[in-house]
Amino acid sequence: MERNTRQRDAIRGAIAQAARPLLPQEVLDAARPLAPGLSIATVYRTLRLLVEKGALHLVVLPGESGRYEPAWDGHHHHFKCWRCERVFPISACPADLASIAPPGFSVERHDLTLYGRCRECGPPSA
Amino acid sequence: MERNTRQRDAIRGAIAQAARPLLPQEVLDAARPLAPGLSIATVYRTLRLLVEKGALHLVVLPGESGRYEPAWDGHHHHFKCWRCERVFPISACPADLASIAPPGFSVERHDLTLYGRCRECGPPSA
DNA sequence: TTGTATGCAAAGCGTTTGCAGTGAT
DNA sequence: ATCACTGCAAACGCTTTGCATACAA
Repeated sequence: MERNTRQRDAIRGAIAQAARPLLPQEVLDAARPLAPGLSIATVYRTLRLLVEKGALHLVVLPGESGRYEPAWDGHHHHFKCWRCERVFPISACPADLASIAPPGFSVERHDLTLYGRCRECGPPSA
Repeated sequence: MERNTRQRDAIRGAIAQAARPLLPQEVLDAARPLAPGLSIATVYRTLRLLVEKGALHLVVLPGESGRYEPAWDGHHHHFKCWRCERVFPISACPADLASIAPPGFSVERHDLTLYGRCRECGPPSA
């Protein structure tokens, strides 16, 4: 059975309060004040546990380490702004993705990331 | 100045003849028959060189090592089979991706990866 | 001849794991 | 009193790098 510890509370809290997906090291930095002595090993173990439990969602952008965010948002995609580097959630989802796979291929899941300029950063330097 | 070697020919050839993006280790396995003694270090050095030259494209999936494919294939997406772990190119591309971004967001590029079962591996535990 | 490219082995780096001690139940 | 959780450090897998040699130019 699963136990409640100071370390896990700190890790959950750090991610819940973050405004963006966090890297393991960032989770450690944010959680340590609440759990002195917290080790990176425990962070990794806990992150994996929470992802398996479905409490966290793993977000990975090409060429970067995985980041962790609360799973409360359900299925969504991400938009990364090239200027401000922020990552935004996109709730919409293309409907016919399965149809672009070759015949005989069964599609069960998909990852989609859009890149461009967010509203605040405006259109690309015309 | 850049030199032509047996090792580089073998590496270029292995990727050119592959029908899918290859992992560094797969490149090594495919190139070794043409370049006996080829080392993984040389594979990595050459792959990086070719990407910087623009001759190769780097394909990165969440949580996995980078794969390499010829750069002349043009825009396409990828399908990863959960059973055989291979990654296949998909030439088709959803047309209306830009429209799912929130108003004010300009979409310039996108990455899409489908996950499921390839034709050879058949449908999920039927 | 010149100096790039190579193979080998060691070093890096982020992540995982073995183990004995800690602490939640 | 259990036994899951933890910290530490070692192990791990992938990638990079240092160095002396090999070889394209």
